[in-house]
Amino acid sequence: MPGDSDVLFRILADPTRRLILDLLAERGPLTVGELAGAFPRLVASGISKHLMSLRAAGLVTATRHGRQQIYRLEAGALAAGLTPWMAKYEPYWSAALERLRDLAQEGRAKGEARKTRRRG
Amino acid sequence: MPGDSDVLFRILADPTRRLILDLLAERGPLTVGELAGAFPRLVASGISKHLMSLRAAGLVTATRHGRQQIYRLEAGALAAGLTPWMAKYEPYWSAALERLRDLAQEGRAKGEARKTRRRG
DNA sequence: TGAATGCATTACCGTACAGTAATATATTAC
DNA sequence: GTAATATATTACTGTACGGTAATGCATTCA
Repeated sequence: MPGDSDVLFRILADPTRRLILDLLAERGPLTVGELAGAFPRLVASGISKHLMSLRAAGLVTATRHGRQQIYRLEAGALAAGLTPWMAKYEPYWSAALERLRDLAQEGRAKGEARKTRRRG
Repeated sequence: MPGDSDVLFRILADPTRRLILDLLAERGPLTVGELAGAFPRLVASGISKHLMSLRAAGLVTATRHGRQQIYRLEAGALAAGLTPWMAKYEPYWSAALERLRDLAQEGRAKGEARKTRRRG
């Protein structure tokens, strides 16, 4: 298994794809059009292609609603894919993991204030 | 800040570089030659190039010892770079983080058995 | 001193891949 | 029915980047 998380890291390497995941994380499920709207400098079909690869990797799932497709973050898959890799370094950064909890607290507070989740 | 962790993820995208980090994590500091030895199918200068970019990203540091250069993992930088990104998803996977602790326990136990750390 | 070792640097090449444009397919509106 | 919308798919292109080979530069050994 010399390269188990290869796919995941290749996917995460692209800034556009990471931003797509971010958007789905903070705004909740979105349509392709809504996502494409967040990338004015990119053509819609490009976003669609990214969504395809994200879907293939299991990081997002889609459900049809009429003629639009609603994409939803699968954070579980993200975590599950990253965890084994992270585990190899955990001995070194257990301190940082605690910092993560704090950061997450902040982030959650901030997000709670806006309350922008849609289509919960 | 639309792409703060860009560099880090680009670095981590390459399997060879990830394996270099793995080796430094589990074996401790290593020379270029020792690292290159772990990649029989690659030419030494290629490894050197990877080490340069890892160094530029702050993920490893090097100290001269005679005519060889000893590379050491900077796990702090790795954690520090990854944490802000992870924090955005923490709300979704706090469960997985606990699994991480368990995995780390196993991993530590296994590593402890071999006790292969060098140049501590 | 010269030869050899260890690593870095440069130039070059091949390819994977992000982005675009054009076309296709399905769904809603008219 | 036709037109328009929303997404997917395909073919194409440019380029960034991993890999190699060759060269350079210290450092150690003879």
